[in-house]
Amino acid sequence: MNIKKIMTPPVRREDIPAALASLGIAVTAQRIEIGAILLESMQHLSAEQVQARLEADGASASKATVYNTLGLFAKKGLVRELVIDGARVFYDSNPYDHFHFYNVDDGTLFDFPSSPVTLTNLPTPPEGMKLDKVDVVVRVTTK
Amino acid sequence: MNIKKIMTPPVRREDIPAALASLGIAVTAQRIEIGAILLESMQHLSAEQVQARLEADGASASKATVYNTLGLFAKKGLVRELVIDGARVFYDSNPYDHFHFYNVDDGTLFDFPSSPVTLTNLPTPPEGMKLDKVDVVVRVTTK
DNA sequence: TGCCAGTCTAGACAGAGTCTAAATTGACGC
DNA sequence: GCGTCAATTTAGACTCTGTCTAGACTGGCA
Repeated sequence: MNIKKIMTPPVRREDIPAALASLGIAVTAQRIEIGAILLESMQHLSAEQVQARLEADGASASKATVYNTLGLFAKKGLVRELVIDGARVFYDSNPYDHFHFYNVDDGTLFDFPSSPVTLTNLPTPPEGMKLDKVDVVVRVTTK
Repeated sequence: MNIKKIMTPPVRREDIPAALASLGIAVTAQRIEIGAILLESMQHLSAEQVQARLEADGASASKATVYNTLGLFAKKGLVRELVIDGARVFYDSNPYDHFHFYNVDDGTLFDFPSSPVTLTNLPTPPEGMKLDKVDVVVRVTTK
């Protein structure tokens, strides 16, 4: 398992500990559980959904642990935080650069198809700041 | 005052009632106050900031009225809702299409300079949905 | 003047996320 | 195996933004 190798979901459960370790994340039972849920496929899950999946899997973790773990995973680059609708944060396990559609009417969130969207003439960040990431969200409504 | 004419801040206080009426918004004392604050200049204000400005101006409105009014203004197109950081919603009185920088470290939000950013190859919305709006947020950190 | 729909209000309430202090875990040296 | 120590986890209180409810107020109109 290479350092910094991108983990592309689906990641098998037995590979989760190595995936965490390669990012400098201390391996614990709770982190393996949560990592396994997120990396099972490319998806967008809220903290609440992650906790519900834990219960469904017969595991569990306190609310604080779920939030701390998701925040840690995001900081380490395992998943990305998506702020879409103000009501909750989503965590995205798709490791590739991509943008999102958000259906305002029913709250569903899904990736752009793989068309080569490009942003041109993006201004450089102001003096003293450096680029962190670019979020593009296209809001759609049900016709 | 033309129907649907874009109100470009700064809008003088005495023009606020007409601006509201032209968008089909019933004119009330509270809506004039809140409209005057938002349209005084192109800016991004949270509900909390709007209420603080009301107090500072010697006016006031209940929390419910502030939220209802901002939601109504957004629905009618007078301002735009910006969901940036999950902690609160901002209301933007800049009526032109534009994108944002967000400083993750200190929470400041500011417009792109007027460079001609373009998004190309934007996929068309999935069948049965229609485009509402495109949000581009570039997150930056203090170097 | 009386009516009525629309608006405004205080305050209770809801839900996401954070904080705190104590308990648990597990790696490491002995 | 055993004690120690730092990191992690936990329950639950707490904060904050935003919503809801039920009643009061307002202003246009007959």
